[in-house]
Amino acid sequence: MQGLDRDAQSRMLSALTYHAVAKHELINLEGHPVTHVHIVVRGAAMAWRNRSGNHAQVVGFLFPGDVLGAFAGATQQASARAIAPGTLASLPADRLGELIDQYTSLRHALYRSVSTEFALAQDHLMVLGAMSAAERLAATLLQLDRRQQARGYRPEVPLWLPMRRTDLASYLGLELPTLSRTFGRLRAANLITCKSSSEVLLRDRRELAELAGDAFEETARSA
Amino acid sequence: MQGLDRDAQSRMLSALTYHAVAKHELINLEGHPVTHVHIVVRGAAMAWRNRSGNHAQVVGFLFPGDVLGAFAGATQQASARAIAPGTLASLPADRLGELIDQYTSLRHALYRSVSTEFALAQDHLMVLGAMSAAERLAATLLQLDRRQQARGYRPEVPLWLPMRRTDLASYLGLELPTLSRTFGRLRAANLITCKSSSEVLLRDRRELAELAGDAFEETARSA
DNA sequence: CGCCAAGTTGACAAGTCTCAATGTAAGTGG
DNA sequence: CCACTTACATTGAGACTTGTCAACTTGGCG
Repeated sequence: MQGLDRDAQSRMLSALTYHAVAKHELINLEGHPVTHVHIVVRGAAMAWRNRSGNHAQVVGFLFPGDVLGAFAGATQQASARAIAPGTLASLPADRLGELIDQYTSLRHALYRSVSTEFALAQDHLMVLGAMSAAERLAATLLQLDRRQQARGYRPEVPLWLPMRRTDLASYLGLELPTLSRTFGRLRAANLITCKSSSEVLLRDRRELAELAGDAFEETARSA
Repeated sequence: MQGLDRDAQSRMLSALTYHAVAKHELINLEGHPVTHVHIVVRGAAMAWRNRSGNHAQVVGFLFPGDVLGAFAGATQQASARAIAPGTLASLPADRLGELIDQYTSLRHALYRSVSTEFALAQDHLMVLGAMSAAERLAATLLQLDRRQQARGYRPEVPLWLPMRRTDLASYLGLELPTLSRTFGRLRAANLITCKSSSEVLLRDRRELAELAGDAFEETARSA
């Protein structure tokens, strides 16, 4: 989090506890009370919500720097689990509340984080509401790529997709076979190259963006 | 907004300016700087985002009590316009910032409002990501109905749908003819009665909820 | 090396979209 | 106040994307 003054930052850092999470380890459970707020430090996580029956809908992926449960209210809005081995920094929810009331700068930093997350959710509403399979995949690959670069990776580095295809499919509102075929089509069109199922090279961002309908052309946002 | 102490409330009320909006009047324009935060007092509004071309995706409907642009960041995330004649209460964004820094109770009230809005967006992600046309309509009618009752209307009062069918279709990620047919099916199944295109009576909420997959039954769930 | 989970590919059915015509309510001017 | 005009909603027929079910292939991990 940028923009914190020295005092707020040190107070927050001293309140954080770090711990490792294993690849499929559960972090949050939907409906349970929010005891801690987590920040992904290393690795990656996914958030999902359950529907009656055994249906689940993936609502987001989290990478280093992303905050989990910052504005869930009293109970968890979604379940979450690690999709790669990693590290979390955790903060008791009530402790965060105190710090927020105390430090304006922390409040503003958190506000920016919330705004960004909300913008992501709205972007995703557009993906799910008005796009074909190929458009959804292209738009989402670009979105994840942009976030990866925002974390300091160079454009040449292949995009890291730690989630299973099933989960990516759910996130895109598609069935697994459809997603698989769509990957195949993008590969055939030479827009991407799959080094492995979790590493994809974006060969032509321009054309991907065009395919995605330029929906997020410069959603890169100042935050 | 509930939970405000007397002082914060009076300070906020004195900073509000009220003004009327006509039926299709534009309130916000996507990408423009956020100068004011608006609260719907009377009437209704919708929020949408543009994609390249002339495609637009409706991302939400707002009714009395709902807040517009409270956490948009520096620029508007979405455009908004009135879908019924009404009244807005407006507050300069920087003035809101001052009040927030000053009053803990206002901060908490706004935090609740943001949490609620985010929960709505995530509910809608489930609608768009994993539901058939009938499920989408049933779930959304129930959602709007619940919000209407939360505004103090009795269950016998027909559900008010001030938006055009086109906009509701966009919100549901469907095309207009599909939505129309789906309305027809729910009508044929005696789940709803359309008094007019903007007034719908929910005849069997139980069965509608079942059709919707109980997605939002009580938001409280057992593990 | 072999097993099991994960991903790919194929054939077919189903739901939704598209295009187009018809019907209906709302707004406007004579 | 009525006829006209426009905007909005419903309905119909056919094409196409996606979902479904199933077989098959790949790859990670013991």
